[in-house]
Amino acid sequence: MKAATVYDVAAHAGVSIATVSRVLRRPGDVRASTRARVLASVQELGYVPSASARSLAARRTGVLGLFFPSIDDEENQAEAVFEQDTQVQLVVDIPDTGEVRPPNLYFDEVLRGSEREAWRHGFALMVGVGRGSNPAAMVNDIAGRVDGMAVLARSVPDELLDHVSRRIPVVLIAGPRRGDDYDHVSVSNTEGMRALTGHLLDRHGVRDPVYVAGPADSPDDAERHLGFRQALEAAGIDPAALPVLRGNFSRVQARAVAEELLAAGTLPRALVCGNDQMALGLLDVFGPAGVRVPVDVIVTGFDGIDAGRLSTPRLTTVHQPMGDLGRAAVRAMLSRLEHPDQPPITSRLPVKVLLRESSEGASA
Amino acid sequence: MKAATVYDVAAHAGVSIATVSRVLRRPGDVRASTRARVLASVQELGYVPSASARSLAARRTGVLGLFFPSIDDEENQAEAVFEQDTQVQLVVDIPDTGEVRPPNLYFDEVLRGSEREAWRHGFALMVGVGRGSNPAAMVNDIAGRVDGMAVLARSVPDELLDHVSRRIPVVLIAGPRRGDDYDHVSVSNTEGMRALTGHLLDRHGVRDPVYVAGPADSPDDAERHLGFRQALEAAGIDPAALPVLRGNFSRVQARAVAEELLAAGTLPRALVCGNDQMALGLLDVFGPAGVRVPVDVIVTGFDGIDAGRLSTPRLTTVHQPMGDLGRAAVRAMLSRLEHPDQPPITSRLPVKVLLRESSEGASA
DNA sequence: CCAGCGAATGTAAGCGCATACAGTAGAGGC
DNA sequence: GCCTCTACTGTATGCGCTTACATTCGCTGG
Repeated sequence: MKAATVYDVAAHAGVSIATVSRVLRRPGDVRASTRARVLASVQELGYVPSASARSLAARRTGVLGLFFPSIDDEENQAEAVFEQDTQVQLVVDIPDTGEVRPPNLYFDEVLRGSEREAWRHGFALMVGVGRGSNPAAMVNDIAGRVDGMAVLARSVPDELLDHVSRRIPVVLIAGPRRGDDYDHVSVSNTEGMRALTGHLLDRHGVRDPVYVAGPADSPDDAERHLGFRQALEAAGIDPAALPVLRGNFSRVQARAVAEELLAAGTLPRALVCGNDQMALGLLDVFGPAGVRVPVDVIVTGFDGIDAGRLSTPRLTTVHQPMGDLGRAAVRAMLSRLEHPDQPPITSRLPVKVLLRESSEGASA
Repeated sequence: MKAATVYDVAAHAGVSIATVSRVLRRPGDVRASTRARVLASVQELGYVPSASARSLAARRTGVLGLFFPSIDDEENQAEAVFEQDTQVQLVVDIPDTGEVRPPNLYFDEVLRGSEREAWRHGFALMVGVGRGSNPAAMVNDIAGRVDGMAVLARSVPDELLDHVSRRIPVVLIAGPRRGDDYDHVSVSNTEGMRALTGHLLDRHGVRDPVYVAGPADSPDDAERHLGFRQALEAAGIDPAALPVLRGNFSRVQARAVAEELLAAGTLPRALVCGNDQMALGLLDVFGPAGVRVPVDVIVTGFDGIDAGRLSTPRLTTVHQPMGDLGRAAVRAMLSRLEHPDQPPITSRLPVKVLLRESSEGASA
């Protein structure tokens, strides 16, 4: 049972292959009666057009690509076993450390936004998540299949990016600038953090906020840290006079930071974290230790992940419109496809500061 | 600047196109020196092979498809606006109802599992999420692009499924049986619920558990309900003697159910819900109403979603291996591609009963 | 020194479709 | 009754690559 082709349908309907093609692409160009005959044949033969052939002939694939880095530990679960002899297992499930499932929900939302926007414009979406081995093969593979490609952060080395960008337009999502030939989409990291910090200074009278930073090589963290410092300067406070804590964006690492703070015995009025994970890590330690948030110390995050909505107290944070990021990336690709020669565009999406109980309630 | 082709590379390297192709597909067949020359040309010209042409010639695309139904309200956010004039917005975020973002994290996990397994086997993955309008076009489109396709639940009408399955193998994920020609992957709904219910009967001495059912047309719920009844019968209890509550799988609907129960003034010893959402809905009402869980009433769910791990009390539930579902689906497709004529296979993945505080702690 | 052979490379024929261009059949105008 | 114009439909080419087959090259054994 080989798959039916245009030739089969044409023969079955008694027309030429051109007519079959027209019925599918530009139905208006075909007389209604023959159109019906062709469609009947399509139905009867179970014909589904080959996208490969179509793409080749039409010189466009109708697919957009999305490439993510992988941050979780997928490698080690690679060989999970399916062949258990038992269908059900009873487990007394003790509360876990919170680190079990790293919420790269971040990606999920970007993905959903992209997927949606792509189909809305008649494009399919192909996803690749970079694995340890060599992203090169995967990126090349994807690049060969799509009309445009969006790449998250710095998941792809520069020269590889250069290489594929000679074939298709490439859009960078939420990463640092890389050359001036690419389109970028990102969020207002600096402005968001500046607004949040400003709120703490102005409304809560905080004078000694301490920044809990992410990895030194994170451009996102750098931008946020910048916003933090700008707010301080605007309030006449010297940022250099305040300590900075290294948190690495991870929850466990943040717990260690919290322990140290407690050991030192001196808490600042506010701890401003570069992301939500670290803020949650602090809460993990403060709660059991009897440190009251926000009475004894204010804690804030950045990202707006779900867990921050479910924590106790709920986390004040800066919400990034992840879904919109994906959608903006798709729009950027489409725009570039339509106007190949327009100058590179960088779009910054607005963020939203969410004031919740980890900062509010301490003041009047 | 047109994209380079094999011809360009061949000319540049002074070889025939066949040699270029070989260098990329079967490097061992080419002398090392010429291989190096060709690769240099590839690099210099920024050559990325066209997957369309390759797929057409090779008669396989190297892509697997995944089709989801859409359960969330994406339609109305379709026209979200990007052009705000403000980059930051300050919002006092009040605790929400919990219904804001329907956790179709279910899909995300299936997707991640599939994506991972696909690339592991050298296949790319293409995703489609069924939108209101017509899934037909999307499914057909995907079917034309892939070597095999997995479809979630009943997201695709039977005749469309028949149509595309004449071109490529189709695997059904977690849905009801549909004809006997498809491969299926699903989880042990019945066994899981039977085990959980049995635990309540045996360990907690429950004699009158009430089942909170999902939609009447949900095959998943039907299987779970069956497991519930089987456990009762095994314990010598007549299921027909006990009431069943309709919950529709939704959290808000479950809250209404809880209100009614409270109004009636009589609570059973245990409420066994067809999914986690409904169990959480019950908790939403019981907590504020002063009903102690699990002391006054035991509540259990099914699915193992994250929110059940973060609720108070934490939810006893049956955890489905979502990621494994996706991976199993991919394996099924690959297996089918390799052995087109093997009889249809149905694989059931094992589940895990997670005993947490919404059921434990009441007994000894 | 030459036949013979394997390795390396070239030649050429599609893969299934879109589409420019050519052709055909009516319908209307004269 | 003939010509013109429009509306369809058919013919033929090529998209960029894989691959069976033919060819050439460089050696080896006789």
